[in-house]
This record gives sequence, structure tokens and C-alpha cells, in this order.
Amino acid sequence: MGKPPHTSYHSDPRVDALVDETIGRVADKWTLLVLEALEEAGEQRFSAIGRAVPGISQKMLTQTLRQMEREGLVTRTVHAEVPPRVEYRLTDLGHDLAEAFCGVWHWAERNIEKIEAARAAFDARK
Amino acid sequence: MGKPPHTSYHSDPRVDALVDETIGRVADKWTLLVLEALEEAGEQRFSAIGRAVPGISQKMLTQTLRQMEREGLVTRTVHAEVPPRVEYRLTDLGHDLAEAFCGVWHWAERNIEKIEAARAAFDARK
DNA sequence: GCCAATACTCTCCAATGGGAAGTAGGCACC
DNA sequence: GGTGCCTACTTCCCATTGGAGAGTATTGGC
Repeated sequence: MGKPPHTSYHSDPRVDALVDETIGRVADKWTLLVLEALEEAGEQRFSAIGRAVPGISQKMLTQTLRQMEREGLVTRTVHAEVPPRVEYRLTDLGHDLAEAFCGVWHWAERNIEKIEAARAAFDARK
Repeated sequence: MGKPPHTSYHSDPRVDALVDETIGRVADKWTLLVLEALEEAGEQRFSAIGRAVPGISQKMLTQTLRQMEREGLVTRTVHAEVPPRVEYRLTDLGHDLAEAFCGVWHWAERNIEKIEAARAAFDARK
């Protein structure tokens, strides 16, 4: 659909496309988890974020942080020391996004049991 | 981090892990976009969803819908007709998730310009 | 001189995703 | 009565992505 009339506040397909594209870049697992970690702990250094997001590889952490920096979600501050220290902090934009995702986080918390049940049922049926 | 004391309502690492895992399965580009499409248009058939989510391949649409069905986000109704007709509809759980993501959608709408500006600045700098 | 610490960066391999073609199954048309 | 046609998949092949793990740059401390 090019999105039907419906009760939307806009219907500009270019805006829709842009929003979709933005969502596509922002709504992936690692971005969301890193966002969460930074929102909870404030300014953090590279390796601390890595510990806060279990399962992420260094490569993906670097990549995710770079992308987030590019989108204006985090700032990156390099301290010229040895050993090196690089700190990441959410921008206002990043903070707003974290708050927007907060609802999803709560949804997940609230519904873990329902989801597990749905999966068990689905797996049993198939 | 095992998540510091902080003002959280829980601190059970197993719950955290489960939530992370759930987020990981639910927070991907295609799931979010399909969720959006179904939330906007109500019950929809396979190919209509495909048209509503520009860029998705049939394979990913099938896969995403199956996974969403498994998580209990959508119901799948097959009408034994020719040509076949399969309709997908959000469950209450799926509807709640769509509402939770609503904030993200609005955030994207509100901040497209800031994001574009941040990207332009980043690309110019580097 | 050598090691430790940190934030990457690179290389190799496995998994994922897109594109296009194939499948099932019954009805309409010639 | 064979030939398409319609729709929701499914399969195959190939390019891209992601993970594991090793390598790199820097410099103060032993």
C-alpha cells in the first residue's frame, strides 16, 4: 500500500520512505542494546559498553557505535592517554530515542511469559 | 555490566537476559515494518503486506511472518480457496508491541531533519 | 627492553538476505 | 481436455553481513 487515507497526520510518501529508512538504520538489535546500556549507565567507555551488551563482538560494537555517532545518537570523546580512553555518551537525540524504546523494553518485560507460551504452543503445533 | 543498582524495578540477570533475547528477536527492521503495516491496515493478506512494506522479499516476508506468528504477535488464517487466501492479523500482544513502537515511529518522524544534519556533519568531518 | 592496557582493525569462515525461478491446486477459457 | 492463471509460498544461487580471534599502535611502568 502507499498507505491508505486512514487517520494519519501525514501521507507524504517521501516522508514515509525516509521514516522507513531511518527506522531501518536505527531498529536493529545491537543499536537498541547499546542504546539501553548507555541510557542506564550514562557515559561509558568502549569496553564497558562491550561488557554491558553480552554477546556483541568488538567488530559490531565499533560498527554500531560509528553508525550511532553518524546518526547523531552518541558523541565520541577520545582522551589522549595511554592506555587510550574513549568515552561514549548519548546526545539529546539519542536520549529521546532511548525513551521512545523504553516502551518496547517494558513490553518485553511484561510479556516474556506470554511470548514463551506462544512459542511453546507454536512449536508443539508444528 | 550485570546492570548496576540504579533505579530499576528488578535486577535479576536471567530476566535481563531473557528480555535482551526477546528484544533481539523482535527488534529487527522487517518485523517493525510489518508490524506497522498490520497496525495501520488491520487484517491483511500476504501480498498486501508485501506491497505495504516496500523492499521486502517474499522470502523475508514469509520468514518474518512465521517468526511473528511463533512469538504470538500475529495470527495466520488460511482460507481454503482457489486462488489461496491467507490473512494475517495482529494479536493483542502484537497490537501492544505496535503501540510500544509507536514512540519510535514518532521519534523518527520528528527528528528526520536532525538525523540528516548529523549525518551530513559526520560525513563532512570524516 | 619488554610488558600491560585499551580501542580498535584485519582476516577468515559461517550464516543471513536478496532475486529469481519453481511449486501446488483448482477454475476459466479455448 | 489441455493451457494458463492466481496466490502463497519454497528453493537455489550468490553477494553481503556477522562472529571469532589474532594483530596493531601507543607509551608509562618495571
